[in-house]
Amino acid sequence: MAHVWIADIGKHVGEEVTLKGWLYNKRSSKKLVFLQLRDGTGIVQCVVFRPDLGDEIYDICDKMPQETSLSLTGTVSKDDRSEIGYELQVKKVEIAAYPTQEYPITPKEHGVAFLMDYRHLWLRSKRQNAIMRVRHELIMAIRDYFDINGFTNLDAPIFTPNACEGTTNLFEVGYFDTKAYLTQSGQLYMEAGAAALGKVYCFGPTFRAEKSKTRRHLTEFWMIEPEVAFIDLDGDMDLMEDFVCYIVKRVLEKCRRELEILERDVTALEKIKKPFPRLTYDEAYARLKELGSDFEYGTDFGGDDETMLTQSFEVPIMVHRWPREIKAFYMKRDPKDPTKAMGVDMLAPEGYGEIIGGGQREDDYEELLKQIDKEGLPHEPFEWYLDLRRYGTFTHSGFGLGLERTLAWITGIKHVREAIPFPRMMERLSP
RNA sequence: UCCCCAGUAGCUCAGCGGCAGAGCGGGUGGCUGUUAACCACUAGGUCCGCGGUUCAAUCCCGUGCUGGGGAGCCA
Repeated sequence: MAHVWIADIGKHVGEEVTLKGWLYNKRSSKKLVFLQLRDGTGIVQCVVFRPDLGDEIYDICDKMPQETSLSLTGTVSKDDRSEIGYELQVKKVEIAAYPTQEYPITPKEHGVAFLMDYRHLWLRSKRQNAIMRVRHELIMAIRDYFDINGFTNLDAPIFTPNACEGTTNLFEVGYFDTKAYLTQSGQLYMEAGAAALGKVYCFGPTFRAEKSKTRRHLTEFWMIEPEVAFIDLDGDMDLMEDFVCYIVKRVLEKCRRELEILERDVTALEKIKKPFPRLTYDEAYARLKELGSDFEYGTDFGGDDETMLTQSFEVPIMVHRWPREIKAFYMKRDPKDPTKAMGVDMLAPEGYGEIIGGGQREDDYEELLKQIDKEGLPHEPFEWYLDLRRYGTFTHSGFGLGLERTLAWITGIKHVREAIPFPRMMERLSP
């Protein structure tokens, strides 16, 4: 009998098929057992009718523990009483393997710590399944966007000899008889890539040894970092705005069912259209003051400030031209106001905070060197980076988008730890 | 690193200075096509560790550990 995936069951109404999967839940009465079968592509109710299958099979089904792996052969029928519109009328039951112990995750509620300890099993649940599917679609959308727009994927190394923005937040690893660090950004390499290939992006894991215990932080997360030659800050903002609209639209088109499972308010996502408001840091500051924040000029926004600032908008906002002192050394100085850096942050609506950080890069050799010295960074590790300014320096800009924060926003989940299969956090290294 | 909160059955939690509780899950039985099904019965405990106060501590105090939320920092 042909093996059919539950996702495709609608194409086989009236046919006899075999489903293979795990027992998600069951209910029974004297004559019937309802087996909820899960195969990773969906869940379907399979009906075991005692008079047809006999007492022995009925008893096996009636006593079957959660997460037993099995094959069920039977006829697919259309049924409005089923959640997905179809059922399997079972004719044959084949147990592949019984659990050797009681499955720890029951259909009832559990605490976060418990579920995180069983992350490898938690991924089997409906909600986690839906999140991982949206993650997949988001990744596909990101790659498609850059592919359609003529970018070349150019991945950055994970072992790096030097810090991008200082070493305090880097994970140090042994590298033969010397030290290396796990990358916290591929950006500097992407700048080299932009000079080689014009439009490039990298997409990979990044590592930050920040001792942050908040809903927005992971020590290992995935970042998409495009870098483009010959675009300035305005061009950069055009790009990030267009990009974010595209990926949100794609998820809306392809993941309706998943968003429904996650009870995401899709009307909020449908409003994500260009243009996004662009505020200078000074304008954002004035606005925060109007709203009654005690925010101090010259500092970065706190979580509350971000929430306050984004509350009056239905789309992400872009805050640009930040005080130089709080931005990284590679950001270009604003020619019109030397106290500002040409950086931009995109803040997601609904309190999800910063999802993008980017900007125009310093392309003047002397200026860049000054900034490196100001930060007290050694010259030697940045010689190759300075070469980019020596050999035909060029206007260029880029940004980094945090995959998990973006996914948390799109799916409406409250914590980024559910936005990655196996999260790494300050207090968690396993499973 | 700092601030706040929590730790009691496999899970989620209630509780009280004096005999350890519920719901779910497990087991047994029943049951009407059930939708986190339902009903009955049943098993299940180092009340996080250590020290202190007390006639008596799961409860109060101190301390440690673990986890959660947040700050700073960031995507």
